[in-house]
Amino acid sequence: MIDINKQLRSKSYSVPCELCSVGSICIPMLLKNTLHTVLDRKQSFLKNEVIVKEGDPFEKFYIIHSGAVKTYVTVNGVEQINGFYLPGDIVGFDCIVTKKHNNSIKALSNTLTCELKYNELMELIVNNPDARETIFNLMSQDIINYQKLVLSYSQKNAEEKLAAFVCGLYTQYAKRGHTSLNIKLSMSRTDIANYLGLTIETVSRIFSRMQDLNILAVKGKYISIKSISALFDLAAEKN
Amino acid sequence: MIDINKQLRSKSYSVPCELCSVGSICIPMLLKNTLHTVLDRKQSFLKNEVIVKEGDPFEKFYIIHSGAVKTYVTVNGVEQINGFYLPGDIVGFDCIVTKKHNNSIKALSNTLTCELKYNELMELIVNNPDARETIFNLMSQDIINYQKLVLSYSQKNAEEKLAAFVCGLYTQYAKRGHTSLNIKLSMSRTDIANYLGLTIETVSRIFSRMQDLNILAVKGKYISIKSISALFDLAAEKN
DNA sequence: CGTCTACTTGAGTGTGTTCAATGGTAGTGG
DNA sequence: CCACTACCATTGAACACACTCAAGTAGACG
Repeated sequence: MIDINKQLRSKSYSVPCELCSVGSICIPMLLKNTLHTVLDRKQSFLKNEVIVKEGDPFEKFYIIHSGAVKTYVTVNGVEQINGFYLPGDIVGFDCIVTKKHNNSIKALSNTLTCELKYNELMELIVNNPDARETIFNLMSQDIINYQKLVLSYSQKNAEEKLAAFVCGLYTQYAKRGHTSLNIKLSMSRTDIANYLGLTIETVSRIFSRMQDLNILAVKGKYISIKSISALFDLAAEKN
Repeated sequence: MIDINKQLRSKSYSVPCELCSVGSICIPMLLKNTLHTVLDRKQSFLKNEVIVKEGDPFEKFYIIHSGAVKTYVTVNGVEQINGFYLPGDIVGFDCIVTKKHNNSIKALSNTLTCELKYNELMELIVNNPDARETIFNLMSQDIINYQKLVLSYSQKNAEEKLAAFVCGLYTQYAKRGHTSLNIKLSMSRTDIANYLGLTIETVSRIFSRMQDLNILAVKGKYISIKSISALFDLAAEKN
């Protein structure tokens, strides 16, 4: 039996509404008091809880308020991680066309989500140009992020991939207002390796090497960026 | 001086309107005779012609009618290919949020495009639920394709990547009604290698190996699939 | 027919993997 | 509080796949 109170005690970053992905549609709508039909605020999930199973019918977009989730597919019983989502991120644009979830979603830590009901949202955007523009922009940005990720995968070696991964985490938190050089990894080394297409040993070795080079200090799930410029240099594309 | 007539002589697949990505909005609109404000039909480009330069202002989506294009970014003078687009494909959803082109677009062979004006399209979808749904579905599908590509990159070895690439070409043509096992590669080995994150030598060697295994017959730009099932097996995710 | 470019093939090297052993840490129960 | 267990992470040694460098071949075009 899991002790819910104990699990929820661990603190994690949360994103204020102004810095959330859907902020620009969420806040004005909220003021007009019409969003309650569209948005379920602050649903909570425990660490390791499966929020959505691959194949489930698609009903809502999930916006991460605090905590973190991973999305993954299972092929021949093996998990293949598609992405990590941090506070302010929104999950589910791939589901519009399929009407079902293409990936499972699992909480990496205790997580609060705000959930946008798809059908109600689609009705909303008919008469709301701001909401419509926001959704198009979010989807378009999603596509850009994937394009960059594909390039990242196809052009980078292991060290560059991992550096880019850490830079991405830093940038993601920075965008949402947390500019600390100390980052807590919500995911395991196994998850990172899986996501980056490396082995856990390689991830471990590269973290050690970066520590030797005084770029990072690594202690379990906690990493501290010692030289942000060197880290970004490592992550950059090959010339 | 390029001999236009000669260049245009080479034949290539074209997609009938019913099988085009935007068919469901294009055809009915065309019947109601309102699409002429949105769609420029059959613009032609020569092989190697740059259709769009990275950074150009975003005005139109490009739908490939016949021929093929590649999209790429240039980093430190080096081209990094983002994707290949074949008849029926649509290019440009990443540009909605940036309002400019994030990638250059270049014709790989003589190419005809139908071009959808963005501003006019956005006005159209306000009052046209079918068009709106089509655009959302296309963008959502784009995201799914990128998700699969990312998995493909992170989980596959060189042989599996190339097999998946050829399967992708076959599937793409099949979806548009061309089920031939003979495929003409519009792109060079260099382009394929760049796109898959491999070297040209590795691509060449793997094509040779697949030929030895009687999976493909390779002759320059022409490949003939000898065993579609073996090819799909090779392309499959690792177990 | 010669030139230029694209592709293929070979030999040696290196990065990241595999296999294996060890070291840490968190959770559980005495 | 400490011991025990289980899981996760680190490190080492040997191997393999893909890369680099280099030479040779085929095809396109003037």
